[in-house]
Amino acid sequence: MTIRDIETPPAPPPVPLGSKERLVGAAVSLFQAKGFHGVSISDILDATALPKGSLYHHFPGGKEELAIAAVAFIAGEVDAMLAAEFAKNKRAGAVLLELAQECVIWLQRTDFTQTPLLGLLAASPNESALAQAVCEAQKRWLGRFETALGGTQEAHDKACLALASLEGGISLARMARSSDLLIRSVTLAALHINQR
Amino acid sequence: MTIRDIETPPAPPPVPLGSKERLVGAAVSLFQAKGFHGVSISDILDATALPKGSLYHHFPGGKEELAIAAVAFIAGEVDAMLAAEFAKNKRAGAVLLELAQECVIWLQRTDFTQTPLLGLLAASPNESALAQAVCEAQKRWLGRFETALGGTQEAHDKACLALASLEGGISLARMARSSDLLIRSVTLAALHINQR
DNA sequence: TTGACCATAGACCAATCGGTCTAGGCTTGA
DNA sequence: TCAAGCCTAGACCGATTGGTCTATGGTCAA
Repeated sequence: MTIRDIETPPAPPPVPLGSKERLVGAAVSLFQAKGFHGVSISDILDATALPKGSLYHHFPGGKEELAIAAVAFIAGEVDAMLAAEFAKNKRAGAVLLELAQECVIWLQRTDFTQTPLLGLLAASPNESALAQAVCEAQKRWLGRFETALGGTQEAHDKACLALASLEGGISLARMARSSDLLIRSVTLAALHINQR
Repeated sequence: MTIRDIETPPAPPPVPLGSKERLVGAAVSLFQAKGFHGVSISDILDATALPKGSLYHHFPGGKEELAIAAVAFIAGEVDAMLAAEFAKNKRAGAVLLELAQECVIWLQRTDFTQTPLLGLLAASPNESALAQAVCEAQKRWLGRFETALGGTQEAHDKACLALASLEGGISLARMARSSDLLIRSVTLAALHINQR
């Protein structure tokens, strides 16, 4: 059970999307690259080549509502992947490695500018609806691992370690511009999680 | 070897400081609470009750230079603590738990508004001097664990797991407003690091 | 007492922020 | 052909941003 520092596979071809989807897509990329406060409305408009009116038509709540939509998108994608992997009766450690592998690909493809998962959106206004959305997403992911591991107290602990080593590893890897740190920490964590 | 969800001890009494130290102190608190982009110059001036002229006198480089000073301060504090703990011939796992305990106290004392270590400053402009400062601080901490664990490849891996579980655990704990997630993940990681 | 120097003080600046608002298509079903 | 919706388009707004600049204090050596 290993994780390789593979060459980056090519990005999938883009598909034509409606304005709303394009806004969410750009928001996901930008927020994952610079965090909530690091991205301005005009950054998003520049990226999508859409006028301001469109943004506030689809997201009357403005920047925060768009950010929440971005969080929901990410949360859903990851959750779906976890559900699919666990449905194959894979062990939790293997699923963790699979997810980490995906993150490594993402980091490399974006030259370490984009942070997978929700790490950078953790720097959002405290007590805000956005922070709550991030929190709930992480709880869902945590729950996936926890139930897959048996739902016991020990399972809860292991699930915490899984997600923490992943989020922390991503942060370290991004800073150092090397997937190595992420791979190392997650591999060790997976080893420990799998053993009975 | 456990870590308790203790009651928050009272904060130490403040000492009179010069303007420069007060600026760095406020910068540390604010950046740890809201990240680089989430804090404005006037936030810092409000917190210190100093005029703008003072800030740009002590830090001609402006916001980024001040942020770098804040990072250096945090990095030094943590590094000193690590050095002191390892000097007592403690095992790496125990030191990790000690550091985590300190973080838990910090989180509780600030009602989960402030993020210990450098997690939130990871959301800084890519390729900037600030990002590099954060990166080097984390490398120093990583190095402490690595050498304490013997300097082997295995030591490197374990050091990665230690720091990742800590940073990741802090992020999860802050979002969930509960030290539990941090304690769980770090305890498991420490267990795994200590075993031969 | 004087002048040099460090630090404070805050007015001032262009640029940008998030957000509002009105005007104009474009596509519907009637 | 018309009216009603949805969506685009971007001018416009006050507030705030990071940063510059000059004026003024306060201290100390000469």
